[in-house]
Amino acid sequence: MRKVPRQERSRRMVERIVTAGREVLVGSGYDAFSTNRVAAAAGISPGSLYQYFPDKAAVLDVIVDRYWDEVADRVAAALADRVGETGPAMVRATAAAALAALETDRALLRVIHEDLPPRRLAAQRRALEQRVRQLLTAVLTARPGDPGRSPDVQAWVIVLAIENLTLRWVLDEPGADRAQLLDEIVHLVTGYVSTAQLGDPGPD
Amino acid sequence: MRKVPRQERSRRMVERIVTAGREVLVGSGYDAFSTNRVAAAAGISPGSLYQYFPDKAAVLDVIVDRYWDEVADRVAAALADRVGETGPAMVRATAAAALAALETDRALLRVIHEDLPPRRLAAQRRALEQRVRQLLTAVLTARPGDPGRSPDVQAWVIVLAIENLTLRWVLDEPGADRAQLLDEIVHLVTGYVSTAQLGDPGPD
DNA sequence: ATTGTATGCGAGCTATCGCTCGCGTCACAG
DNA sequence: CTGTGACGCGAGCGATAGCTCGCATACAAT
Repeated sequence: MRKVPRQERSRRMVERIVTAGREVLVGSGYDAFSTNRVAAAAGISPGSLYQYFPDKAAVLDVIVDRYWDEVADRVAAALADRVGETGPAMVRATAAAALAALETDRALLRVIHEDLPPRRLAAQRRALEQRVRQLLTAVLTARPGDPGRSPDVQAWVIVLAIENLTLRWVLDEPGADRAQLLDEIVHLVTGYVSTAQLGDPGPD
Repeated sequence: MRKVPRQERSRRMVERIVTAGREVLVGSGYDAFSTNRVAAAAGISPGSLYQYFPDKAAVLDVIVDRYWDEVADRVAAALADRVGETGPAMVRATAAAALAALETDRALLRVIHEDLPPRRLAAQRRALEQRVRQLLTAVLTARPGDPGRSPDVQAWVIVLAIENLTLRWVLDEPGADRAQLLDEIVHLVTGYVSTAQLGDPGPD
């Protein structure tokens, strides 16, 4: 922020800019996200925009950060609430929370994940992954597991799998309903952490 | 292509443009990927570039398409070669092929996946996913499985999981070596397809 | 050799876009 | 009421980048 909005009027304007920016982004894509366009959509002048935002990227940052912070908080909270319950319950609740969080603004999620250069979200994605991974590593370490396998790596695998499955499901609306997806995710994770030594293909 | 290069000289130039484009992309990032810059790097003039490419995007398309087509072919070939072997062997071989393919040009992969808007690769990713998914669905359908679960959905889950795990591993060099990763992927998939009804957490 | 065509050049046109700056307006303090 | 700073405006600057066009050169066919 270049200047702190002191009066109520200017604070409302900052909000209008952010809202208009989101509308332009969702309605017309990232290519249309020019400062002039956003200002026009907000019903203000380009000059006014630059009184409170140092540059175009700052506006985008606010939009993306707000969205992703909410997603991250909801997912992390859901997981933290369920630590101590059984593995499947934890997994299901967390995946369900991720789905719900990602679905709250599908259109914005789509633009962010399909139009924007991934760098924009990379840091925040990593941060969320790490938050979840740390909790999960602790849970995995506490349970008796195959001593030859690293809980850190397992947590990394599980977090990435769930993240990408939920993300793609929300964006692509594939041939599986929500309950089915959650079932499969639970299967995936429980099957994974309970498999014996390699070379045991199970009931194959 | 705006014009077909007939003489040897011009065909070499087109190659030089593509090569230079890749160098600019890898060496200086997508922001630096301007037509003038690419032309300069190729030692030709901007006008010459536009004799064979309709626009800037076309140059980028050739670069990206070539890279991804090679990746896709290698992965699909590895999988096709192993259809008929046991599940774990198939999974391991395919994942290993994916790793090897993605690693052949890590720098380009990084730019493509971190700098470029994901739309650029989306269609081709989907195409590869579908190729692999179809083969996998057939394999899953042939084996005796839980009748309540859909092979299509299972294949979708497995393909996405492997794709994203290998991709992220190549890009992030996380705390697991190659063999470990392959072991975990095999665990993940074999555990997944062999889990019984939901609510059976296995040897928990 | 000559002629038609493919090739290649590079200055520069055009359009866009991020951003600024000088000026008018409004709100609040004294 | 009045003055001072916060607020807001919008034309337009400067830079960039995609792309073109008229011309010179190299090649190939006759």
